[in-house]
Amino acid sequence: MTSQKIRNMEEFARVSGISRPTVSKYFNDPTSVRASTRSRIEAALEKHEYRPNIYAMNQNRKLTKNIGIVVPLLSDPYFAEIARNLEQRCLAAGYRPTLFSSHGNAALEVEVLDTLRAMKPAGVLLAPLGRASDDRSLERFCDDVPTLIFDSSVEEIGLGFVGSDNFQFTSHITDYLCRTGEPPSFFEMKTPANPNAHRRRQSYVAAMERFGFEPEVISVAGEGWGFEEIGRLGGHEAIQKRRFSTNTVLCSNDRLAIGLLTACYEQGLKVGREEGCAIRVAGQDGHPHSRYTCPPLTTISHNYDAVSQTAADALFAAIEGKVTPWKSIRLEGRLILRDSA
Amino acid sequence: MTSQKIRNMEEFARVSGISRPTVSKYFNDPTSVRASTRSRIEAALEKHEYRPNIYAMNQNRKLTKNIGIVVPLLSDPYFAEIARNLEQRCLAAGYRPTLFSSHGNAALEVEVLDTLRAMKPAGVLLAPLGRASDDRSLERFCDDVPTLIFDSSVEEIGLGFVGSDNFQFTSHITDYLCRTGEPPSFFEMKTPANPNAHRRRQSYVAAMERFGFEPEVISVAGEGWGFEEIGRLGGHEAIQKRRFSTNTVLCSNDRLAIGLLTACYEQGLKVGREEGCAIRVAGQDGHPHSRYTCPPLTTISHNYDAVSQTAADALFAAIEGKVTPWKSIRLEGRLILRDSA
DNA sequence: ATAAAAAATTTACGCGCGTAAATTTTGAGA
DNA sequence: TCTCAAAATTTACGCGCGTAAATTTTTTAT
Repeated sequence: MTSQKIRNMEEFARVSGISRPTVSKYFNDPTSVRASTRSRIEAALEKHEYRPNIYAMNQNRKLTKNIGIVVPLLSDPYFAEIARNLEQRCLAAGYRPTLFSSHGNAALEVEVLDTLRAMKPAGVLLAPLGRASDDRSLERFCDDVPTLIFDSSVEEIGLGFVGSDNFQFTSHITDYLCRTGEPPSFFEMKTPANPNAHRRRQSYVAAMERFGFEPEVISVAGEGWGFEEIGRLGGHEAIQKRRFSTNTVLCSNDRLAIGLLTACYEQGLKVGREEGCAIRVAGQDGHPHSRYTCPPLTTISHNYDAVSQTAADALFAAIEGKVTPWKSIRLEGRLILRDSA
Repeated sequence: MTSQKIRNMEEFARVSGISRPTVSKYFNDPTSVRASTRSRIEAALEKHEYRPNIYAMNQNRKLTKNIGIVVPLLSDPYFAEIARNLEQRCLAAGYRPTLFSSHGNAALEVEVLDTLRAMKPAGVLLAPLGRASDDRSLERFCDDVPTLIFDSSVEEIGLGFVGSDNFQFTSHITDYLCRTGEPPSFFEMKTPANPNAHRRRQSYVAAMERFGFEPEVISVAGEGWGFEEIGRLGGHEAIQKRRFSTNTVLCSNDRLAIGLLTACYEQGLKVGREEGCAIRVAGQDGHPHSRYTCPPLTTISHNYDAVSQTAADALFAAIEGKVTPWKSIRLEGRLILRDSA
């Protein structure tokens, strides 16, 4: 503040009484210079508020400090929440996160990857679109950039995979539903966006068979990422055609369940596990909104913190040179009992 | 694809048979070179897939093609949706948008602004946190970077303001409620996050007085951005203490309304405008989720497309040199009639 | 105290591109 | 065909910083 603006690192080095290469070292890693030097630089930093030019920095560095975070759909609060979580962890670890959304569009996902490649990021945390993804593009991208896949796995691509254990999810909540009432039907999309849905269906079928019940899968039509509307329309049809064979429905995910709740409301079906309720509805994901549906939605929740921490740590480790073989980590979910089931 | 990788613009210029300065001009603005030259460059681009180094580009340019988009809370689907909209428009106009969220935290907002400043963006679309914002920081930022404020206004800062007409919003929906049933109470946060809430309260009071009704404002406690929970807790209290003097409640925003709906459910109050309903609840914003509440929420919706288009166009115009005096544009909302009121 | 190791400095070069000035080429109209 | 403006080229420099190598200074260990 005291003197005029600092134009570049040369000038800043002069006013701080340190040579420019050492100042450069400091900005790349403050701990790489002697403590006394560090405090002198930081003192100068207080007085002159200089910040290195990020473009000049990244131009010559083989590896930037950038980390890309890519999710399929940022307007889905589930992804927004996990993206926020990841972003904070990157910041805390000294990286510069940049957020991208594929907006449910495969062409956009490829564009995002192209943009990302041009940024020469140190690493990328990528939640792929899933079924719609251009797998070849993903694969080539992972060859060029250290990439950790999360949420939805795509073969053995990138550094590894971190996500939730969908088998455990569905198995656990199916168990709960079977023990506390009529066995559930399974409500899902016919052409789900990502492979997690398949795992959940399989797990449902297996769990039902363990109990000696007949699995009943209701697959509703609908393309794209408007899950609530797909659930609502499919719910209307399923209710009218009496396709739920019991009074209990387990949805493949919470957004679908939210749509189904709306359909139930519109059909005059009272949802819940109390006396006088016509139907029990449960979801899966622990969607941020699930607490506020009417009735509040019983669901099995991702362990947001653990997933994002595991994913971020795995990427940081890889960036910092720890080579580990490709690995898939799947974390368990927690059952959240509410009034809907 | 035919030959080996192109390392820089020099090499690319050579293989395309054009001089490097001309190629450079092309990348800055394809229309600035002769059509025949352009097609020769683009032909070479097909065969060699070269992309200029963004860091080297931006280092020397006084103005980058970057545009920053800042919202207070990306996990709120309302902001996610408007951010997505703005992002697409920037892309379509040839800019490189980057998304930031303040995560409801004033310190983070300042950090975001700092990061943004280092990016030397051509312009910024900023939705401030509102009350919590460090106004001095915002002001200094607007002095340095062409910034258009949207959603929530902060004095006469930046290039201008684009948002919704909160007076019209509340006036319109209050009119509707008064004409179709008992006059509404107004349900709001005691210390709202942004100034829009104050305008809405004022507009409610004015509309009620026009009708000759006694305004009744219920201000509930609660800090932060967890509006649903604040609405739910405040709703419980208001219901128990019988603070709603009529059977109709207008909420300051949809997220608050969603929480109130949950409270009503939990209290056994049937919400709706039909026979046998105990209470009517309406929101404001046209939140993406409002269609799927139970009952679906009557609300007045932002004109998302128009707001984002107006905001983006205003920024682009300013970037391209059109100087206009500071201006505030407020767009009208559209009433969405659903079952809740 | 001295030797050895660690850290900082000096010097120097290059990254990939923007951009200005002077020159040459191109293309459209007369 | 000639004229002349527009476009492309040549040449040259600089942006702000990373980084390597050789040297000097400081710190740590003996």
